[in-house]
Amino acid sequence: MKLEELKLGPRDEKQLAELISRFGFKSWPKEAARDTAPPPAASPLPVRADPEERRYETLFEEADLARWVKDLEAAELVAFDTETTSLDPMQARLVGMSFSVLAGRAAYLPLAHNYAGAPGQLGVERALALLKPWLENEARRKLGQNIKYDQHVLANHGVALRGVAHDTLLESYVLESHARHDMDSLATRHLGLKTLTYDEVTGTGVGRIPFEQVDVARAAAYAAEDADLTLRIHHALLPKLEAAEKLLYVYGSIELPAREVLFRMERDGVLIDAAQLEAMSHELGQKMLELENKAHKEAGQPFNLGSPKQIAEIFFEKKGMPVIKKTPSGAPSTDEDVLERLALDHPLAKMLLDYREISKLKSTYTDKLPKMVNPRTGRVHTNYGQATAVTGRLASNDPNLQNIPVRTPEGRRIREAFVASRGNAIVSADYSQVELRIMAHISEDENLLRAFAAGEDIHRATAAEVFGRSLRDVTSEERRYAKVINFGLIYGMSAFGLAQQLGLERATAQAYIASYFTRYPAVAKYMEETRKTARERGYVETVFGRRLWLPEIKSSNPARRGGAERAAINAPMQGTAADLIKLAMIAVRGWLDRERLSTKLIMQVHDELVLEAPDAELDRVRAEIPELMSGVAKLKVPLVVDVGSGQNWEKAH
DNA sequence: TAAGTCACG
DNA sequence: ACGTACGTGACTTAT
Repeated sequence: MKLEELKLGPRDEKQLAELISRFGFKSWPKEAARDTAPPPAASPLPVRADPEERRYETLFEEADLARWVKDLEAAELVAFDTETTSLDPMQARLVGMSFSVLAGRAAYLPLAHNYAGAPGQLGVERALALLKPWLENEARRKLGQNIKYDQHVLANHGVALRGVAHDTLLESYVLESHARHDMDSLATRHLGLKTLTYDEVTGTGVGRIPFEQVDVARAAAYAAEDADLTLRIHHALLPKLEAAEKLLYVYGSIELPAREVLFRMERDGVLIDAAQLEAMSHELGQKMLELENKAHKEAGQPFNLGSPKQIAEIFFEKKGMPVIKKTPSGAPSTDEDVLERLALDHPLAKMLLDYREISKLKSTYTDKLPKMVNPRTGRVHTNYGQATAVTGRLASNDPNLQNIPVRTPEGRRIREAFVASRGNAIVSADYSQVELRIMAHISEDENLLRAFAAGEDIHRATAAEVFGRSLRDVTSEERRYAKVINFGLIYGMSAFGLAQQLGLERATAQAYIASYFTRYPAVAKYMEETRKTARERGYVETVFGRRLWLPEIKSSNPARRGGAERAAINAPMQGTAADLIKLAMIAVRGWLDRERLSTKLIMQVHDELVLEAPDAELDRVRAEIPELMSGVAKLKVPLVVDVGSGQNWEKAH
């Protein structure tokens, strides 16, 4: 599959038909499904009449595997799963593999089970030698449940998995992003079957054993079932996607190709200057000790500065500071907002604020990141969760590279440790004000569209409208207020929330909101329409048709219902932005491949792409990436992209 | 394991 | 009268 062929609009039927034939989709509905549509017809692919009838084999001999390889080569689509030594995709080694070509029929290939009395097995090397031609053949279509993981495992053994046609994780995510997507949940929801779970096979907690110590017969029952059920779940889910044109687009033209891009980003990793971070850790540790001593002295007693409970005792009981707000459980809050207010009168609160900032940086970043460097590659490899965020965004974990500090000077020193390798530069390209632009596009508010078309500073423009000034008369404080209002709009704010954020009377905040909606009436209409749509259909959509379900939109609990309404307002904007940057990643990766460039995509931070470019490619990359990112969709507003480069991530901003 | 807090967009 | 800005992941403390 060539990535560049997947840049199509959701309603380009001819190209969509082409796409469908490439993915081998079986049918194409005349109309997109409505939410009231009946459940889709049964899968056209073969499913055994009796779902309980299963024929699972365990492959011990080379002849057994050779017979299966023949079937794999001949099959239209093969469900495939790996069993491994670790959940860390970059560390995991193969213990076994399973395959299914037909619902109810599957094989487990034990390779490296290692316990007293374990049966003889083929071994990883011999098995991969036999399987490699199939695994690496783009034309042999494979299916998995979170197959990005299996692709890493195979890559750890020098095998380049090709021909990934489907992933049940992504199918489920596109259909119901809010639901669980683990195998057990999918089997229960879509097949009405109870599965053997990983925990049941390996145990939990201290009793957990590594998969290589799991009895082969038991492992076979588990692993073969996984492959079997993956295929059956696919047969259940793909028709549902095919019945809704836009969902099929999101799945086939956004999520599946993005999956491959994410694999490469994770694999390539990012270079950090571990020594620099370690030196910083030492420095921060010294500062923490100093602040701790100062705070203990000020408090008149030692206490654990990391314990909100102990802080509350000192602050609110011993010192009699006012309780400004409470946590959800009713305890007095000591969060940043509270400490900032208390700091006006109490030096101890300021000390704690300083301590919190430093300890956060140390414990989460400067201590941890150096330990996350992969010894083989010398780089840090995050894992991007592609089915985690309900809105369509990615999530980054182990380590999270999407929350690296940037807002404070001390924090930005951590960004300086994200560096380019010798002869390369870091390039950062981010969408400017993308969610507000999407709000303008969806609401079609003339005033907002005009401001973006004119290239105005959007917060300044908002301030001019809300406060009745000319653009040049807007004060910096008015602009700051307008910026808060703009963020609030994206989050579905209330007058109460705005007042709290700006430290105003609620009535004043309400007046600002009223003024905003007078000047941008189509935005007000959009907000109301979105609430209505959410109530009527139970979901909202992004510009590309990604669906976000809101199970609590009709809740009788006003707090829950209100939360669902705010999520409904936010989701089209956050989700469309997520769609756009995924399309951009696909476009960028396609361009780099076509042009045979060595530049790597190394990070995605929601509205920003970070690349590592050889010096010889830097000029081309700096020129082309913004064009590619801007060009992924033609909205009613320009998509502006800012680009920068430098020796480290901080300098590239 | 839950709660509280805080890093990011 | 009530609760009150969207979406994440990770760390520490306390149970």
